[in-house]
Amino acid sequence: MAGENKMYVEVLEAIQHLIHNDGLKKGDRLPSERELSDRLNVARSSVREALRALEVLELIETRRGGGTYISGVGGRRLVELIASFILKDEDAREDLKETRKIIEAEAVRLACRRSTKKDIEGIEENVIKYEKAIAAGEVPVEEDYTFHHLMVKTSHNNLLHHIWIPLVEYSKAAIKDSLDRSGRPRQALYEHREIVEAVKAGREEQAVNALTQHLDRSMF
Amino acid sequence: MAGENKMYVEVLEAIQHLIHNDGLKKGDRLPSERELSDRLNVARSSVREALRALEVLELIETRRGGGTYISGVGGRRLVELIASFILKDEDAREDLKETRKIIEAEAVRLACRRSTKKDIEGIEENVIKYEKAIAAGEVPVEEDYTFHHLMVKTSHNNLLHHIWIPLVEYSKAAIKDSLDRSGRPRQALYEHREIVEAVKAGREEQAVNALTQHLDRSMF
DNA sequence: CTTCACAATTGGTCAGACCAATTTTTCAAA
DNA sequence: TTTGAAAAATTGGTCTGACCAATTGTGAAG
Repeated sequence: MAGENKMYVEVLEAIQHLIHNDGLKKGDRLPSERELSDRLNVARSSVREALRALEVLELIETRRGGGTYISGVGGRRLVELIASFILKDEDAREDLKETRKIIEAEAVRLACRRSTKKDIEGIEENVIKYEKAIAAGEVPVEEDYTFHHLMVKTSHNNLLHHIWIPLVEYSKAAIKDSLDRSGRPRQALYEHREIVEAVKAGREEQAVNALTQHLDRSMF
Repeated sequence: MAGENKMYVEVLEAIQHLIHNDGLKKGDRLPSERELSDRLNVARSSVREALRALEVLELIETRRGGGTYISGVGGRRLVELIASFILKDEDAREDLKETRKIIEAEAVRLACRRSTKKDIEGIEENVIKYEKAIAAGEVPVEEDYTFHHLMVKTSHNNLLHHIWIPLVEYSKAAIKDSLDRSGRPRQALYEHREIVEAVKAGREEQAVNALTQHLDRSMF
């Protein structure tokens, strides 16, 4: 009926129309694959190709035996995939570090404005775990990651959060190397405390500066 | 062999490995669908689901009868899709605006440090086109987009650039609405000039502030 | 060497079959 | 009537094999 594009694109568009016309929203269920292929007069495989494309963007969620549902906005996998196709050369690595620093610094700035009591509690809990890990002679790799993760979450900007995750995944190895330097975990812990205090007090510039310097010392 | 995820995800990962291991780059050809399904011991339909997901992200390009090729990173259709799914969720929209502002502001900061003569020439050329469009009584939608695009490119951080693209593609409709307000294009042009001068002179704070305010006025 | 027809390759689509997880229905026991 | 477990129907996940359409490769004729 529609055009001469690839079928899965037709299906993609049909689904969009379906969503707009029927006013479907987050959490609502889409017609089954078989029903869609029936309604649109295309093979089920074509419908699936379209749905898979939407799934990889995290725009829909599928449950085996259950059905297909519209989900919130993703964006994570998006950046992740793109990054994996970009990140081959050294230049890209530099870009990655720089980009992470930007994202995280601004996340901390937002955190200063938006942190709730619960956020702060979670972060302070993390700091305590960090201390214990050091006291136990361990390298607090996981705690370190979690600290930064909580901080970005506290920005209460979900998109920013989703962009941040893949950026850091790639430098996780580097984080471990960094923490392996003797004395570094103690220093990092001190810097973490500094950041927490600044965020808690809402002192944006201080928090951002502390974080930026912290990352400069941690990365690479 | 690999895991218990959905097969198409396995294929997705396999392709990524393939790209990294064999050092494939833009323009190179991927193995045929049949060969991939053979090598990975999965049905061709599963391979296709993975390829379609990559295609919708414009990470690959397929030519009927020709083959499948790795392409540069794009993001047109991708964002149209996301946009159509995102419109309902106010929170996500706020996050998007905020995130775009962060990315672009920091990109401009970098641009202040790294702009080349060529960059500046391109941007100034764009400003002239902008003027002409206004003089001709047109709404300079395309020129406006290009201005911001050039600015982010001038950051010489490719990753940042590629993150920025989808964020803005989404709000293109909003850009048009904004420019439709009478008098707005002239004001925007003035602000653009202000930003260019600051970048040219390497005055970071001034450039960042000018851009931030410009976006605040533009995006509403 | 060039040209042109034919075969092989490759992506695009379809149909139908099973499996596995989930949901819905059915119906007998309490 | 209510409850609850078994059975049936639904739904996503995967595979096989077929055919079409566009492109690429090959080889013989000129």
